[in-house]
Amino acid sequence: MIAGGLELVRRNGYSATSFRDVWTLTDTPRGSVYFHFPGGKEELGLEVIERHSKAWLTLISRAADTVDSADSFLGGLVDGIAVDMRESGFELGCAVQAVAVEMSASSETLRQATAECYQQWTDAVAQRLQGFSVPPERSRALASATVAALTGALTVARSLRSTEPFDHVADLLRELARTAGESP
Amino acid sequence: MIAGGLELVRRNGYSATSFRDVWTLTDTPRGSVYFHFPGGKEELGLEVIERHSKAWLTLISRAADTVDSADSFLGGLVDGIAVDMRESGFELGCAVQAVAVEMSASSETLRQATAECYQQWTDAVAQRLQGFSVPPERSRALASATVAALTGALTVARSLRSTEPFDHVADLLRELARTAGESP
DNA sequence: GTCTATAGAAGGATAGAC
DNA sequence: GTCTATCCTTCTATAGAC
Repeated sequence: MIAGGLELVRRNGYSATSFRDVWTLTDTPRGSVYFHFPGGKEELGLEVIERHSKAWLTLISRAADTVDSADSFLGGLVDGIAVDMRESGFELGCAVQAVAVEMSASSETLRQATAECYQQWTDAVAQRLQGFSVPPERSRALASATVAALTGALTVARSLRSTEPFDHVADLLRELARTAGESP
Repeated sequence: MIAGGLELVRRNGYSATSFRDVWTLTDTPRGSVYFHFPGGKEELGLEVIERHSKAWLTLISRAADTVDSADSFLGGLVDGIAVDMRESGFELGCAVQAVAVEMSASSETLRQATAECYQQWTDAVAQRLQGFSVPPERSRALASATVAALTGALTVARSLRSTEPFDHVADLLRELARTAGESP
């Protein structure tokens, strides 16, 4: 049911995703919805976010494990997400982003949950960057920009139905990861 | 009414914004809603997107007009949007993004409308970059990444209630705009 | 152009039996 | 844990008078 909710939120956003849709998609007994999710829709949203967050943390780890330089790491991370996007036919977005965009102003609980995701992703990327000998300050800046560019490219690519934004972001991040950070 | 719709979409997203909310906020006579918007909510969405798009095109023009180098242009553009975000108390997002995230999979009309916005913004930034003597290829890549990073930073900053993502993005874009684009 | 009224569907959530 | 039934609210959209 969380998996079904995740897919629906990624596809249609949080507000447009109803319990009815979820139990229809997943063939879940409808009578037990509020047994499993006493907190209602918000609780489902929290679970969905957490699952998506973990998936991305895995993606980050794998991207770092398979390469041996900072630029390959960032480039590969972006490329990997671009591949997922293309494979889904540009149908699926990011659940954390959907909740952040729709609920940041109306639910403090959900807003904080998305903030924690972004924080965790940024920390994970920064830590890996440091593992590739990128200085701490530089790692922090690069990681923050990477997360922002990644989630932004996701939206634009889906709207454009093209991976072009990912490609440019990947190229430029690679370039940035190859420099120490001093101004020319 | 379009202005009211714009604010609500920026605040709560597209799905969660109802005609009722709009006419309540704007004190619009409710009886004439479908007279002014025969296409229903989708038509309101189109108008909202178009208005937001024009506002950003103006922002891009102003950012370019007030400086004399590519790096100041990109840095100033990002900083300007960060200031808006802070001034709104991190309450208002981007309407085009909201519609893109929520409606790309379910309304081809709205998806295309958002795509046109992103295309126009990218073209505008690229053109200004070329005006600052950045090579065409480089301009295109930088513009695409700028739009993606900008919209992504908007989401993350709002969720985090901090302009830090904007600051990092601005710094790194400035850095990229100062180089011709060859690998070190 | 604006009003009231209302249809018709869908959403969130609860109660109580089993 | 799961069922059915149900309440209340909200939403989009239309009809028809003024």
